[in-house]
Amino acid sequence: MTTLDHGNDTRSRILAAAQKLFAERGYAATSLADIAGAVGLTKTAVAYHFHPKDRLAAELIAPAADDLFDFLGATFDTFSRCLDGLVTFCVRHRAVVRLMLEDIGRIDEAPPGSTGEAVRTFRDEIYAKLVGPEPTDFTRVRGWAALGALEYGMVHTMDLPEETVRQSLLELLSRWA
Amino acid sequence: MTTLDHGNDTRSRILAAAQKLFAERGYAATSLADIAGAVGLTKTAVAYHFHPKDRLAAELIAPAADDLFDFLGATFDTFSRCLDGLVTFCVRHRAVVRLMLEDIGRIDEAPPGSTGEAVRTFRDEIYAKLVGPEPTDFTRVRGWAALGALEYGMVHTMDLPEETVRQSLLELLSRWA
DNA sequence: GTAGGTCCTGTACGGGCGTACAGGACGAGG
DNA sequence: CCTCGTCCTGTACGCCCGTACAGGACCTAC
Repeated sequence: MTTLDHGNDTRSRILAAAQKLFAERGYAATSLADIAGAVGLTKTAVAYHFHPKDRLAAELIAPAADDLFDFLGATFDTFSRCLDGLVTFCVRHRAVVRLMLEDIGRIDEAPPGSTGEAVRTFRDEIYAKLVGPEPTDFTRVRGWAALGALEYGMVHTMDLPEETVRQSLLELLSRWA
Repeated sequence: MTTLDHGNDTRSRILAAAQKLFAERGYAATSLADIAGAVGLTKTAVAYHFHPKDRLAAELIAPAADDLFDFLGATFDTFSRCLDGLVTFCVRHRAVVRLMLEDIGRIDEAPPGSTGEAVRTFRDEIYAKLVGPEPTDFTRVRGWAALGALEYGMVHTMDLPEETVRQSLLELLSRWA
């Protein structure tokens, strides 16, 4: 499920608006007032449902956490298989992938459980998985370039079908194996 | 010349510190106080030399502007030739490429001349050049992915030699032609 | 000596941010 | 009827941001 459960209750509407704005501008650049304005409420109302602000991001990321741990826990024998898993994971949760790739490291507090603590610097974990245990100069560049290609490729093609983006990115990145 | 003229005067030291911090955290996420602290001054001193804050980014970007217009003005017959020019341009100015790819669109005012006005949304111009006049779904994804690969590949490999990064990215992106 | 320019500090202001708190509207349950 | 919990508003607070302004230290030129 790539989009949110669009319930009509206020909580869901806030989540949907926040997901959209976070993907467009990033977490730090989106204020509670922005989100509130998009839903037609005051920022205090948003703060009432999600307090503190971190919980918004945490709740958005939560459904992706399980898939993330599956990916991080798995071992891949080749670079291309690792890419396959990564692309599938990212595309499935592309609406929040920017949150995880860029902004998550600066979120101060973790969600109630311990999940958030582990997710904290997970971009670097993904990177470490991409470059493997003994990185060379080339594989370092390749690892970061792959992450950048994923983020930009996702964020700026939200209007395209999920499967189209997935196949395109898989096709492109597989040429880097 | 990829790094700044490291003169010992205060202006140059501020510029060097700002360049480093902007590349690491981005323009908006770097305050005048951060820069001042890195140089050992007060934020008012920084504001004295560069006023308003935009001028800092403008002055950093200025030397790259000429190369940028050369690239934007040129016409390339193939995708791979376009990539070649783009990679060369980006690597040469990799210290400020993040400024131009991410933050420039949100800088409120332009530098005194008209250059800043033209540079404003130049990321989209580069993108338009990459995908050409009649983009397909695949070339759209490819264009954005290429930009993301460039930015991440540059920003996170600042410690590697310029030529190494250039050759690696060129090698990688040429496989997408 | 003194006037003027450069460079920098200290202080203060307005604005946006996330947050805290009191209170009102509303419906459900005793 | 009264109470309680839910949902939301209005107001206010402290923080950090970029900026404005007055003044001090220092060097140069006349």
